[in-house]
Amino acid sequence: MDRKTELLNCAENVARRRGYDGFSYADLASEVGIRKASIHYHFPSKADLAVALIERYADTFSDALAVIDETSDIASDRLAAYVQGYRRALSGGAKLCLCVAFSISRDSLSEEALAELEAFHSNSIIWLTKTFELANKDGSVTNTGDPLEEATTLLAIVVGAQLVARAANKVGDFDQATKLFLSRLA
Amino acid sequence: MDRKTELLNCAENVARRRGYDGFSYADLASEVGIRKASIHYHFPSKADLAVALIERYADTFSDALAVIDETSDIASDRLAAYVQGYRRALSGGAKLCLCVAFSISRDSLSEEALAELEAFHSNSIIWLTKTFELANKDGSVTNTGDPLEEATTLLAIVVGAQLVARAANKVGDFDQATKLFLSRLA
DNA sequence: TTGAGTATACCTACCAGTAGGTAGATGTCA
DNA sequence: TGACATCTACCTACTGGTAGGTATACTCAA
Repeated sequence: MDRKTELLNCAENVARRRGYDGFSYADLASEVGIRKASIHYHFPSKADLAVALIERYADTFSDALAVIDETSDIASDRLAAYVQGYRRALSGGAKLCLCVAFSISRDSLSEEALAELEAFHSNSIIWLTKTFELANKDGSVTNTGDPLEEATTLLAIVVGAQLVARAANKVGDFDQATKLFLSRLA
Repeated sequence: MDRKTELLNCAENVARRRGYDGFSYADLASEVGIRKASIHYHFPSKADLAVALIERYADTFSDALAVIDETSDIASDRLAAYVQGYRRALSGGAKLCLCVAFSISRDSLSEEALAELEAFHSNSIIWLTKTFELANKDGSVTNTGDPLEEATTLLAIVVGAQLVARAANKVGDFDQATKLFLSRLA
């Protein structure tokens, strides 16, 4: 694995545990095994690193959504996979979605990073709305309302469930908070 | 107002905007108008400040729930007031609930602070469960399921809605994410 | 084929600024 | 007089970032 990727992996891991203000170049340096100054070669400033981090995360996320779409044509399967993805990202209560972790540190982020963050959220909403529209047609989700309202509600549920579970360091809290929604899936 | 309260107010404000790792004693000092060292007189360490902050926040919160209970006997009114409380706490997209903001910084918090945080969440769940039990009786909420499941889901919704709205700095995102739930209230 | 030039990826040593925290003097008021 | 609240002045450790240097490798014209 090349050094840049290694640094991104390490930074993503720690950022999702501690947030943007919760890690330093020194942390990354000691973990990756190079000197602090050398990180500046790959990412001139921490702001650059933040942008690279969000960009890569958004790409990976959108790939994952594409895989979900390929795996099943049924809306309920797709939504279950979506919720499952957030559950996996929680890493047993230790990590958050990168964009959730970065949302708190809004004031420390560059304009560019904030734009990426908003793009990430709106892409999620677009995919979810599309999927709830499908649910209205295929009937695989019980009791569906307006697709956009369902989409924004589900995004809030998974994000909130992750946060509550992170606060208590218990995956069970995520499961509890998503149970009611999952019970609506065929 | 006494200095200690003034410091707590200031710290709460900035902590809810930037998180625990996002503010320093120097920030508080310049805002309150005393020297950094003087803050240590009131709160010997930042960990002490964090605990005091959460304690006061939890007390205020539980008072607010008591007021809601006094104001109406109808479950749907109480739940609407609960959601409205989180909306107000959002301060137009600029702030989060203190406990949400602190959840991200879990790793920087003392054991005592973490315990307070968990107590806060479980108190919320207790109140919400009780209120959804009432809803099952008074029929003021449509289509209610298991009270505990409803409670954890609603907590996730308001927390998640706050976070998404904070990420975009738009209150509208909170409204959008809570709309579907609010439409179930009589 | 060789050597000059250049790019990569790192290093040591440093910078100014800030973090949380401490010691001890000073002012103020019951 | 003494408790309280604040101050000045300082500490060590760490922050993101920079300057300048080095070993290794690739490229390309003489």
